[in-house]
Amino acid sequence: MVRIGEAAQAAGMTSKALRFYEKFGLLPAAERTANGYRYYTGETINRLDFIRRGRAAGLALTQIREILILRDAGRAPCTHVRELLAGQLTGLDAQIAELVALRATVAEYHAVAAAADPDACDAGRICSYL
Amino acid sequence: MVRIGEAAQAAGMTSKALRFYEKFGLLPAAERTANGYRYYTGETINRLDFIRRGRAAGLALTQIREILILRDAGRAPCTHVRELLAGQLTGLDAQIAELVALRATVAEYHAVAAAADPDACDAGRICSYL
DNA sequence: TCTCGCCCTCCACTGTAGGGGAAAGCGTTC
DNA sequence: GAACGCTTTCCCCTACAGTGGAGGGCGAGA
Repeated sequence: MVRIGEAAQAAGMTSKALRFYEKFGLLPAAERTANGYRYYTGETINRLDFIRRGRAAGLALTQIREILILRDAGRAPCTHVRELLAGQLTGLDAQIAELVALRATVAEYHAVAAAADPDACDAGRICSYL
Repeated sequence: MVRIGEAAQAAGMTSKALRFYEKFGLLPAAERTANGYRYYTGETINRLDFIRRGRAAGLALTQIREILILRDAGRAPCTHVRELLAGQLTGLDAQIAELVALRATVAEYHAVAAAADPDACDAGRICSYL
């Protein structure tokens, strides 16, 4: 029975984020007190913790939503989560490989630039290092 | 003296991108034929090639613009480029480290999920793997 | 003359995960 | 009764590098 600010703080989020999650479909429409304020129970707090862990694992909100929808439908999301994690690994590996390759390219340019004589700059080109 | 489409194709870009670069300040306002069509000379084509190389090195358009502004002002951008490349390397290393750490986290979750008995799913939690 | 392919400008939109701030209401306290 | 702090809804804005499409014009070939 906590208000939005307390719930947010407990989960290390902002009130804005909680309202956004509700609209996005990660949280059910919150219960309201007589004055219209949202209030949350332990169940929602658990949900917020789950969302935070999912985010920490690099899952997108849409993917977290898929998991929650499965669980809300009474079906164990285990298999789906396993697939998501596997896809996450593949994607991360691809991203890392891309960045490592880019880093090699940039490192090469930088090595050339660092070794070059600053006065030997070819005025006919925009920059000889690139 | 080529039209925008040909210039774009020569540089492996789209006409849309060239207009965008012009508005963004990477290209000077293009010369126009009597009917209002843009036309480009070898100088601009070189500039486009430079932009493409900069992009391939992971530089942002604002950074490429800085280099071009220096060169257009008659000053050799070498030192600035060297600094940009150094910053680029630092940023890439940070990004890679972050992704590698995330990958380790996800790999651990995935290993647990892959080893778990699908029927041993705790219905009281949203997902035991996360 | 009709159509086809380019070209022009201008506006909106893409994806991600919210953030900023306005205008207004509620409850507590001084 | 006035000030505070928290809440509500609503709408716009952010970065990035363009892309998509509407509506209209230019020039060449059949």
